[in-house]
Amino acid sequence: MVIIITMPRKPFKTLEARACQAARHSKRREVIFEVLNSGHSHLNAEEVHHEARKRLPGIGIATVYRALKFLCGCGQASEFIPADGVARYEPGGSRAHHDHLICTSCGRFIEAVDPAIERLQEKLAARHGFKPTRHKLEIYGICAGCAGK
Amino acid sequence: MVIIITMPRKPFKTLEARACQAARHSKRREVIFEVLNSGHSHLNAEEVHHEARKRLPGIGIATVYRALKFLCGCGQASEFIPADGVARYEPGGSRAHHDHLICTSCGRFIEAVDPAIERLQEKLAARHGFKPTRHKLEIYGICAGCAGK
DNA sequence: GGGCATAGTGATAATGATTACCATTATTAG
DNA sequence: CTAATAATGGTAATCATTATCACTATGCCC
Repeated sequence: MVIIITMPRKPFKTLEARACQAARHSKRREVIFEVLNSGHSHLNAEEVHHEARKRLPGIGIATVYRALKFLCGCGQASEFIPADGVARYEPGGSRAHHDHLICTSCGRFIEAVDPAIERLQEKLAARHGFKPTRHKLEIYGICAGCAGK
Repeated sequence: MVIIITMPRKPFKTLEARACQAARHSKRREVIFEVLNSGHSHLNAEEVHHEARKRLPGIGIATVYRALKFLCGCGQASEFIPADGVARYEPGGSRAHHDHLICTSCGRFIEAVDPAIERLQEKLAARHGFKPTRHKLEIYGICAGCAGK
């Protein structure tokens, strides 16, 4: 639950720290961070903007995009792009990796991880002489709630 | 190697046949089909347009988009959207499903399938009461060729 | 072979998400 | 407090894709 919205004033040691090069504290960035961490996850930029305006009415959409990008660079948020091509954001960095089950009926996102799948993916990559850095698994279908109807 | 570019004149029995409702033969659609099946795969719409123009100089980008959509509806092509959000196309329908290893250095796409992963994905979905219809697995990293350099 | 209904096409305007630009505002080291 | 400059808001620009519309091509009918 650490918020990094202020700059490390000294030279950066790691790429990640460099990506996080914020020079000044900013109320808007803080609010956008709070929105991402306020429960309803998987918001797109427009939805984040809508929520953020409840707290800071004047905040602009450009600032939302900038802040989201910045937070992703910091490892404080992560972005993923489902089949409709519109980016969605969730709190936490790639360390909190998980896959998505996406209901094509109600649009709900279910998060899931299967260590066995992760391991097999590593092996699959290795068989092709491929060094994986990240991956994306999305399963589209009908969730339990929608199937019951 | 069957080309469906002419309409089934009678009422359609299946959803798939309906999606394939082409009323007339069209040279452009045929050419676009040929481009998709001509070796270099994973082209985006613009690249397909570029190739198609070599064979039919006057062909427009709108027609390319229309034909690609149509071929996908027929099961003669399939679309997937990598992390940059720009759709790419390959011949064949979802029956020829496979996953992608995408090199972030040279942009190459390697196709792969691992039945074990597929099975585990089914189980993962089932554990969440989820009825999967399709899925997408993309592994980003460095391919063997680029790692060697 | 010619006519006709209409599917297909090309040019381009429209769209929607995202980014770039720029004048203004806010932050903070000194 | 002040200067230097990062952050912001509004909006124009961008880019892939879709919609529109006038025109062309296809193929069933005679």
